[in-house]
Amino acid sequence: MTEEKSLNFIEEIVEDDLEAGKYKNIVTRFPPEPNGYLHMGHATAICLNFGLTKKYGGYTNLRFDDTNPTTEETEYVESIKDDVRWLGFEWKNELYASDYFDTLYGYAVKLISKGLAYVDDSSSDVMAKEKGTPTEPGVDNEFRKRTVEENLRLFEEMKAGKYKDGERVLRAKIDMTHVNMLMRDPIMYRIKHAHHHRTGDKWCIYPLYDFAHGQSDSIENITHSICTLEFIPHRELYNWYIEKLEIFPSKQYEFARRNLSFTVMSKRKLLQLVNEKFVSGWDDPRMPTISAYRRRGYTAEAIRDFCERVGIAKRENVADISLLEFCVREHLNKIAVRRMVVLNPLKIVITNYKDTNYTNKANYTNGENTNYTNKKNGEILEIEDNVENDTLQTTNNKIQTRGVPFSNELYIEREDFMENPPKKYFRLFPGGMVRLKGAYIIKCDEVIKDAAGNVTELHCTYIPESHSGHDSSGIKVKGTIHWVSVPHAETAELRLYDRLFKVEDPSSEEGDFKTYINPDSLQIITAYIEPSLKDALPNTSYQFIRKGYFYLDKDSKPGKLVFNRTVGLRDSWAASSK
RNA sequence: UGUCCCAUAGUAUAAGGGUAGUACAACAGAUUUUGAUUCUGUCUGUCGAGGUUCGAAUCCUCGUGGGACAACCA
Repeated sequence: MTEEKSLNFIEEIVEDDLEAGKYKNIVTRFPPEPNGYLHMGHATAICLNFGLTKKYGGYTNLRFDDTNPTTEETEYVESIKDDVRWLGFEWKNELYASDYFDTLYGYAVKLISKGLAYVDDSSSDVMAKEKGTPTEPGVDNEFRKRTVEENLRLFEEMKAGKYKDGERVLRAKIDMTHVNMLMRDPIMYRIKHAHHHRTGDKWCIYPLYDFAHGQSDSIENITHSICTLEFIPHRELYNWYIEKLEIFPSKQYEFARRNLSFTVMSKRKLLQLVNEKFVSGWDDPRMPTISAYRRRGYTAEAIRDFCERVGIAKRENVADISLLEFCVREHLNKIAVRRMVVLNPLKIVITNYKDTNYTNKANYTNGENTNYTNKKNGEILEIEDNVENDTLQTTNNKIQTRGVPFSNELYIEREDFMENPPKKYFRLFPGGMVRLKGAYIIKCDEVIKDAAGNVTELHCTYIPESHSGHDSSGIKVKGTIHWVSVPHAETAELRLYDRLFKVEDPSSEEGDFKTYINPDSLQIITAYIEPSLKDALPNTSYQFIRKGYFYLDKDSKPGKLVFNRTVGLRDSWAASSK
């Protein structure tokens, strides 16, 4: 049982630190900025940060990086909390960078006092010029020479609201010629007379990311501060502040952000899709956000499994969306309730089916004894549910069944009939036989067409001895198709989703990423559902047999059911016949 | 013409000087009252050139390719 699961590079760092006795327990944090909804990229970071402390002991804080009052909103805070909880993780402390504004202010005063920070009156244009470029060094300006006393007074006045937005900033005094541009006297505080979602109007100066993030990590004794690759150049500054402030030395480690094929994964771009109405909102089921996946019927297990399987590294990447789909199918196959639904109906009449009495009085709804079907023609068939799912089986270890009404008029899937079938087609065709799932074998005798030559109806005969479960007919058929009894059918709206973009990596294509949006990413149809689905439950995954996994949408109302297709089934026939 | 990061099958990720492995995808077959599931098999890979070494995906050098860095964003 010594299954050596290989570690990712961050786990290796953690194990080394633990082994060296550097820490007793590790502390991580998940630090979203509340300016958008969480997406699959965040899910990776969440699984990493929370997964690490779960595995190695310690805890993870949820910390909102709310240092920019003009873009951040409480709505986002709530959605982020929902998403993290739904993914199955618990944070130790709910914290905000804004909780530390007083401490941060004190830190700034300390740096000023040490001669390591100064107030600069330059305009942003001038500052940008003085900063140089990646290949040319920057130059000092006159304000850099200000005395500690003057800096202290000016910074105090900035805080007191004496100056307008943009009039002055506080900068660290490091080195204007440093090769790392972030070390060329980075701005620590800017003036923004803006209302903050938590501190209200208490402050008119706000720290920037670099003068908030590392310090917040340090205040919380974060041992491993994990972020994405683009923060690599920030690490030097991160360490500089910690060193000069003489505070707890949190360490920053960087991994490559997770991208997904056929979608975009930046909050800026996702916000555009929302604002410009390409989607109905952040949780439109076509979005790669966690709330969208939840609404669509993905499970937290599947998403965690996906994050686990792709792993993490420092190489830029685009993970294959089909792996995510594999993960969700794998989970749903085990838990989803099986039902029959016809998406695109073709009516068939079973000409020799005369039974007008019930041979079986079992009810077919979810436990309620209803006489709903008793007024109609047919019989009730017991059809087994999900054979994969232990919890759906009864105590006698028998597979749970449900009653499904059968009659002489049925809907089958239009694509399950072909007048001129190709070679290995084993569904219905003129003179051909097929099994109706859980019912009888039927034979197609006659094809009825309208004036235009379209097939409108099929006349079939059934084999009475072929009753599912006790078939004595001796007939073997290759195909089994699903069906719904016409007089008993109910209807529901089905929302079928396809990938949001036509290309694998929209961000790397020429021009505006929005030109690659797939115009057919949403298809809405009305389907015929077996009657038990009238009582479909929310938060429950259904497999519409042979058609895919479906999940009740939040737009669903009693009498007006709306299902999202979570993901289709693998379809090797469709794949091979193309 | 700077500094930093990265480079393993189509994709993602292992192998930490000693047989290049796993998953997804693709393909082929078996089973199947879901053309699903399950099972079996096949295919494809170390960016290049040098060097160190008995031995290099791994260490070194130089290339090549990709990415990051000049927001009072995070």
